[in-house]
Amino acid sequence: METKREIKPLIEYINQFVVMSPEEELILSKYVTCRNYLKKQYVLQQGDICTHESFVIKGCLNTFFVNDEGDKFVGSFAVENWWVVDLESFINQTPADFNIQCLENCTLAQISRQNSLLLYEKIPKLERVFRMMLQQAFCFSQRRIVNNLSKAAKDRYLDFKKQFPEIERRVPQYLIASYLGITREFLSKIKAQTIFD
Amino acid sequence: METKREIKPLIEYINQFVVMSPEEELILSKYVTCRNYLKKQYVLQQGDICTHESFVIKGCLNTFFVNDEGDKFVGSFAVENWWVVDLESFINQTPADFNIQCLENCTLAQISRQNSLLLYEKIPKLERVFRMMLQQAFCFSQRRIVNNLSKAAKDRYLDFKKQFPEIERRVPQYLIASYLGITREFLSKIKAQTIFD
DNA sequence: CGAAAATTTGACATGACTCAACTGGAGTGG
DNA sequence: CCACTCCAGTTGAGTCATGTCAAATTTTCG
Repeated sequence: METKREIKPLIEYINQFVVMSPEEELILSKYVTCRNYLKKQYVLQQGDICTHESFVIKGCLNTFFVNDEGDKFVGSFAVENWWVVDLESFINQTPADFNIQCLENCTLAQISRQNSLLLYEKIPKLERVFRMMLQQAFCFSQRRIVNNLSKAAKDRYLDFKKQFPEIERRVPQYLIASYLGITREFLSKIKAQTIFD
Repeated sequence: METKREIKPLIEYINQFVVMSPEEELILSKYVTCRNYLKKQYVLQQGDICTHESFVIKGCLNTFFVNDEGDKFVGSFAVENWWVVDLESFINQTPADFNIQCLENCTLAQISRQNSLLLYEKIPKLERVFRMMLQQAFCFSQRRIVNNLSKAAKDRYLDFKKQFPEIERRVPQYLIASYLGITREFLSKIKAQTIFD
C-alpha cells in the first residue's frame, strides 16, 4: 500500500518542520481522510462539536461568528496549505463558537480528534510539528491584535492587501471588511480613496 | 542535588499537562534560571532580541508596543503562572516588536532560546507541554480578536473585569484601557456610566 | 436574459478620540 | 509635617473616524 497521493501537500507541509520516514507517512495517511465540499457548504456550524481539524488541499474557506443580534464577524480565512478548525471546540469537544464555510469548492485533509490523539502517540514528532505550527499561528494572531489596536482602518486594509493579495482576489470584499473590523460600506469608501496609492 | 525549590510553581504548571519524573524535573531545573526584577524594570526592549521565555513565579508584567508616533499599545498582561515572551523574536532571534516591563517587583523563571532547544531534546514530552500551552494561548488570542471585532468598548471592559478581576486590581486603568483598545479618558467615562451595573 | 448578490454612493448619526482643565493621592525633600 | 511635584484618574466641549440606512449601480451566475 502506498501513501495516498491526494494528501501529498500535507506531507510536504509537515516536512517543513520535521523529516518523516516513508513508514510514518504511511501511518499518517491512514489516519487522515480527504473530503470534498461544495462552495457555500458548511464544514462546521456554530453550536456543533468540531470533530475534525482540516488542512486545505484545495479551495478557500472562512470562519465566522454570529452574535445574538445576528451580525456576522469573520474570524479567519484559509486557503491552500492552511489549517482551519475551531480549536477550542476541537480540543475540548464543546459546542463551537464559529462556523466554517467554503467560499469555493474545497478538498480538505481531515483528522478527527480521536485520530489526532492516536497520531501523537504513533508519530511523536508530530508533537513538534503542531507545536511549531501553533507558534506561528499565535504570532500571527498577536500581530493582528496589535494591528487592530494601533492602526486606522485604511492602513489595516492596505496591509491586508499587501500581505494577502491572493485572498483579496478570491474572497468578496464584504468578508474582508468584516475581517478587518469595518463595515462593507466603509471599506468601499476606503477603496475609492485608495485607488491612486 | 535537588530540584531548586524556587521553580516549584513551574514544575506544577507543567504537571498539569504531563507527568514528569524526578529526574526530568532535575534536568529541567538545570536549564531554568530564576531572576528578580524591580518594578518598572524592562525584561525586554523593543528592537532587542528576546533571549528568554519567562514564566512568572511572582509579580505582574505587561508587554507593549510603541508605534512611530510614540503611542503605546498594551499587547498583554502576565501574572503568576503565565508566560511572557515576544514569541516571534524568541523563535527567530530577530529584533523584538514588543517591550516587556514589570508592573511590580517580579520573580521570573527563564529559559534561554538555546536551553529551550536542548530541553526539547532531553525531555521530549515538553514538546507536548508547549504544544498544549500554545493551543490555549491561541484560543485565547482568537477570542480576544473576535471580542474586539464584535463588542462595544463598554462590553469589552465589563468582560475584562469579570474575566480578570485580579488584573483589574493590580494594574493602572490606563494600561487596561490600552489593552482594550480605547483611550484612558473614554474608559474613565465608561466606568462612570457603569458603577451601578 | 433576469434575478440575486455584491458593491458603490450619499446624507446623516454616533461612538470614541483629542485636548485642556481639574482633582486627588503618593512620594520626596526641606 | 508641610509644601511641592508628579502621576493617575476624571470631566467637559468640540471633533473625527467610522457606522447606519437607503437608494443606485454593477457583477455574478443560473
